[in-house]
Formats: sequence, structure tokens, C-alpha cells
Amino acid sequence: MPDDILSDIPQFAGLAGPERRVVAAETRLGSLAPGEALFVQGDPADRFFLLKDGRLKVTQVTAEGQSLIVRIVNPGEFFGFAPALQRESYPATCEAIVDSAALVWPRHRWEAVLSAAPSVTQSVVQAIGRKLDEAHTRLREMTTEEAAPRVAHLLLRLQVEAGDHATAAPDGGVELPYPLTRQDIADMSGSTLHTVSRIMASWEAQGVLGRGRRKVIIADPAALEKITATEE
Amino acid sequence: MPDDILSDIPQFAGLAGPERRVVAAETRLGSLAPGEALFVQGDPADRFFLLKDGRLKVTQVTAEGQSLIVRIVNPGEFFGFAPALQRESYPATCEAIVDSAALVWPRHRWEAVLSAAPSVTQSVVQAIGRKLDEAHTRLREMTTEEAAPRVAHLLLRLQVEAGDHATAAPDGGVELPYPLTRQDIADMSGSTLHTVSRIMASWEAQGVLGRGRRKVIIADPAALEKITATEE
DNA sequence: CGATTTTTTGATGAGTTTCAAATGATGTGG
DNA sequence: CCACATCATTTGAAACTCATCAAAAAATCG
Repeated sequence: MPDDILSDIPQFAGLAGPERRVVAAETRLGSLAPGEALFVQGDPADRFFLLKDGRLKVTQVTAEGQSLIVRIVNPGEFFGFAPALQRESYPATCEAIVDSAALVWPRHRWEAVLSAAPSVTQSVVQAIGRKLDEAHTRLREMTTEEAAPRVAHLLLRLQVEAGDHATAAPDGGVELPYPLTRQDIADMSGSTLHTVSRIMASWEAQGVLGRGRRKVIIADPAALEKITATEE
Repeated sequence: MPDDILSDIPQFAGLAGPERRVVAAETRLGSLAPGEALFVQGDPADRFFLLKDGRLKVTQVTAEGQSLIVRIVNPGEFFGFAPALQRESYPATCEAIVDSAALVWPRHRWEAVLSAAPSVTQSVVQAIGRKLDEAHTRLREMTTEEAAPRVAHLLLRLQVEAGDHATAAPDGGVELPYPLTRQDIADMSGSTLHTVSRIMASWEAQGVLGRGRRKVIIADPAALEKITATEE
């Protein structure tokens, strides 16, 4: 099969020749350097995507300039499917945090892709459902928990979402496979970089986290779990 | 057509006889008194629903007992579609706040209903998408805004969602067509009933809101809008 | 009219943001 | 290869918002 742009994509693994060609039609592979934006909040929603490699962050900015990181996109996930929801424009900005590569379809291929790969419908609906769940979970955390457990929850969630991509750190801990600043973590946990810095510094002192500039090393996941429950 | 359980449901208005019968198969109409729960967080997700009349509130409770109102269900909306997301159990509790009636399908009818009324797929995907949007919006508000603008945003959103059901109040304002306590509003805005009470009392004094026990009367929407933007 | 529910109001303190500044890392160009 | 600019993080102190505790007032219901 010439230029099989879909190889290595689990979602399309079971796809036979004809359907495969339908899905691949008008698809291209885009690549992004760290900091580059794939689309910006408010852009017309004329494409949808699947992340092949790398890591993206999806952010929303308020009218007052405060920003919130809505989520991190890991390889193998669909994203930017605003077209599927009949949206005119993207509700968020999507930018690479490491070198990344993504499959890009023009908006009008959405129906074609769905009917060629019906399992994709299921997969997209479930993906949205999970995102909704996660949003509700975060909503609950944000409003009922204090800063420390929120950050603990966040780090554990990021670790789970990174899945097997999370690289094992030397001392038995786990390191997130992409750089995150304290500011990023603050934007994800609804806090400020100052508060996050204080919290994480204290965890480093206790040996719960490893230290590193723009790195997150979870040395002792069990201790973090404990912090999510008990507040202190 | 005998016992046409689907009449008055916009979603199924354009449905012809045969499809209509498929959708109606095994459907029943449930009714609920205020305070009665349709399903409780953790229950097996064996049914899905469409609200015909009344008003429901969907709540989640944390391990520590704090509760959060996820949303209010208005007539004409699908809800409890956990089955569609392949969930085993409902992630929230759903209870009536006024006398309500809802269409109830057993879980296994989901696929049948979808294929008989394909537009429903679209409508459900969009509904979930909107909920996701709303969740993100609330997430942003919760984390970046202070209590007063959060409550203001909430009230305006409830007004919009209630749509034409919102009854016009005598003095030119709008009243939400269902009772809400300060505690409810606190649970929706991530605050406490004390804080909400203070905030709303001050708005009443300014003439932005009308007053009433378990009532929400928006006397001056424009003033509320202003509060959402400027904080003060 | 007494019991219950809902709302109001005051006082206090904890937790976070904000403001300010210093320290530590990283990379670059001369 | 070092000096310097930049970026990231840490830390301190003060201000402030909001949750909590406590209690009373107001509305509703039987």
C-alpha cells in the first residue's frame, strides 16, 4: 500500500483496503515544533485531527486574559473535533509542547470518515464522554478541594493519561514524558504558580516528587494518592 | 395511532410510522414527584431518558460528602445517557425538583433508537458536545473568577437554558420556572449558601434581583451581565 | 400556632492570591 | 568558554476573599 498514512494508528488498524482509502483521502500529516499552534481559539473550525506523536496542550483564555489548560493531548487521541459538534470555530487554542505530528482532515471529510469506519463514531462519542466525565471530576475538585489535593489529583491524572509513555525515572518513580512548568500546572489546577511552587517544593522535601526544571517526577505515587484524600 | 407516547417530542416529530413504532417499543413514561430520584450515583446504567415535563437536577457527591449540582435538565432534553458512553453505572444522581415526566428506554434499545432515528445520533452528540463546552466554561469560571461573577454567570446561564419556559415576572424581570434554594445555587456555583446569600442579598438591595423564598427573579439582566465582566 | 425549612447576618480564621524580589538554571553570542 | 540575558523557580510579607462557626430572623406548612 503506497504512502499508508494510517499505519500505526490503532483506531484504523482493523480497516480493510477500500475503507482505508476512504479514510486516508485528503488526509495529510502535519508536524509542529514546540510552541507552534495548530489552531487558535476563535479560528474557523475547518479541520479535525488525530495526534500521531508528541504532546499538545489545549488552552482557553478568558476575556480578562487568565488562561486555563483544558487538557493535554496524548498520542492516539482525536482532538479538535469541533466540526463534529457543528461548531463554527474552535473554542480553544491547541499548541505543541514537544515536537509533534498529527493527521489532519478537512472538515467535510467527517461524515465520510465516520461511515467508512463506524467504530470511529463509537470511539469519538466515548472520547467526548470521557472528557465530559473528566471535566465534571475536575469541576468537583476545583470547587470542593483545596489547592494541594487538586494538584495531587492533577499529577496522578496526567500520569494515568500518559499511560505507558511515562518513562520510568531512575529511582523507581515515574516521569511525565513532556515538560511542564509550574505555570502550566497552575493553569491546569486553577491556582497560581506561586502556590503550586510552594506545594511542590514541600512535596520534594518529603520525597514525594523528584525535582527538575520543567519536569514532573512522581517518586511516590502512593503518597500522592494519600494527599488527594486527606487534605493537609 | 394508539397510545402515541412520542407525541409532543420535537426530536421525534418528523418520524414516520414504522420508525416511530421502533422508537416507541419498550418505552414507558415515568413520573416523579419533587425530591424523588430517578437514579442514584452508582446505580447500574440500565436505562436512558428524555425529559418530557418538569425539571430535574443532576448532582454528584464527593467522597467527603460535598455535593455539586452538575446541571439542571429542562424539558425536551436527553439525559442519563450513560449507556451511550458504555458506562456501567450512572456517574451522578438525578432527582426531580418539580413534578416531572420522562420517557424511559431500557439500555438495550439504544442502538435500535439510534438507527430508527439517525437524527437522534446527531442530536445526542451535539448535546454531549454542548455539555462539554458548558463544563469547560464553568471550569474556567470556577477557577478564574470570584464568587460574585460566578453566581451571576450561573443565573444568566440558567435563564438561557430555561428558554421560553422562564416566566415573565410582574415587574418586567424574568423568573426561573422552578424553585432553587440558596444551597442549590451554592452547589452549582462552587460556593456556600452563606456566601451566596450575602451576594444575592446585596443584589436584591440594588434591584438587580427580585426576592422570594426558593425563587430566582432576575429583575435586571443587564446589570447581571455587567457583574459577570467587571468584578467588584 | 408551633415545627420545620430557608434565609440572613456577624465574627473569626484559614488558605490563597498578590506584590516584590532574589536565587537558580539554561542557553547564546562574543 | 565565559559573561550575560532569559527563563523558571523559590521565598517572604501583606491583603483579601471566602469558608466556617454560631445564632437569629423570616417564611412556610400542617
